[in-house]
Amino acid sequence: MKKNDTRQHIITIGADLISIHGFGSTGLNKILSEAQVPKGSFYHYFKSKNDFGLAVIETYAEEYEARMNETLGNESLQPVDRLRSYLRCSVEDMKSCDFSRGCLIGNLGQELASQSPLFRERLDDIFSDWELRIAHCLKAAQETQQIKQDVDTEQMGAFILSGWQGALLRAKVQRSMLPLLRFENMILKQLGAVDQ
Amino acid sequence: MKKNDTRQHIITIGADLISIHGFGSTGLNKILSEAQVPKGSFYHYFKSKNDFGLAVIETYAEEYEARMNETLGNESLQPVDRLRSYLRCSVEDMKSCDFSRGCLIGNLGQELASQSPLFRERLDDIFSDWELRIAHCLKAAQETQQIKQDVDTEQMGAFILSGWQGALLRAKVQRSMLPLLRFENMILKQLGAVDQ
DNA sequence: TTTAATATTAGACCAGTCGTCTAGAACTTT
DNA sequence: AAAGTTCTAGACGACTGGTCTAATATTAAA
Repeated sequence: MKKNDTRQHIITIGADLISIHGFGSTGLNKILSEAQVPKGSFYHYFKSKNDFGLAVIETYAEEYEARMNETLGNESLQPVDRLRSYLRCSVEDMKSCDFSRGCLIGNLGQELASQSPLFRERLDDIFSDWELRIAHCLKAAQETQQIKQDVDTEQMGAFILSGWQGALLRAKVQRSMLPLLRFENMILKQLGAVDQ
Repeated sequence: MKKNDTRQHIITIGADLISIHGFGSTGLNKILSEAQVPKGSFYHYFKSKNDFGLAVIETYAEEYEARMNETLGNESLQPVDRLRSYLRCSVEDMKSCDFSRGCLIGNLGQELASQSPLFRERLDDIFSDWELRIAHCLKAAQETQQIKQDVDTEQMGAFILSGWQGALLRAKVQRSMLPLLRFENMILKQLGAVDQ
């Protein structure tokens, strides 16, 4: 499919630039010249820049879901190790992009939540889904007695998600992995998951 | 001083618009028309838009420091209540702006950390300062036996700061106070500060 | 093969960006 | 009243932004 090739190519390059510079500050020209796609084509594949932005989010969410399945959903690991591997995965990302990207959903949430209800609602749904996935992993950890029984897994899932977003921000501003490692330690301690 | 009046007025209006729309997406024209200040004046008071941005940060940091002194540093309250009043203060802000603003330093950190070392370093310093202030309050709480003795106050101070930033983001995207209230509950529980 | 329909591209278009610059107005100070 | 400084006015340039129409390339049908 040539069509989807070009479309997907624009999305891939666009997601990269948007992750770094934000949605508003990433011009179509920059994306298209980088992708080597003529400007006229853009409006063949997307209704508008906003429409394109939503497509970028969709693609990112799908890829992220796949990664969550490989980590948080990896049944060959103990539940707590699933959580650990999920967090470590983000840490590796941060390292490999030299603190320039962070989490696309978080970045766009900050930038667009108050500017576009459409974006806000979609991003909110994605966050909610992530919270549930973390909560689900915590539930499993509770069932195997890996963590304390008095933890409210739903609340804690949401707490971990938002806390992690904050830690990513702090790490970016500090250009240091410390906030991420600290977060992992604090959370595991709070869960009562002792290192073995 | 007329000079400082106009300058400060531009900063006030600018801070407001930047909080909502971000630095890159806030045009000088928009700021100046809103502030009813002619463009010519702007470059009398500021070297460039970046220079202006740093001035906005400076002003915000000063005001925020004052607020921290009134809450986290309020010696007429018990240490844990100082922390509580600090968090509640942010919650009120979020309510009163209808989730449109959040924390200017956090917002700019997300947007500018990877784009300008100058901004990044200044924002990092401000965050570090805030972490210390929280840690200091925790230390006081420990000395009055209000919270557990085994809490590493410095680590916890940093953890609370970044977690709170994440909770602000989550609240904004969700248009709900829940993430903020949840964060408060979770932290107080973790500190071992029981409600009385 | 010629025609019709679709998929893709080229680039004009205008509104908006930041920042510059020349004038002149409005204060101060002498 | 004069001189000097501070501040304002807003046109302007060079550029970038997203969008759209008109033309081209490609495919399918007749």
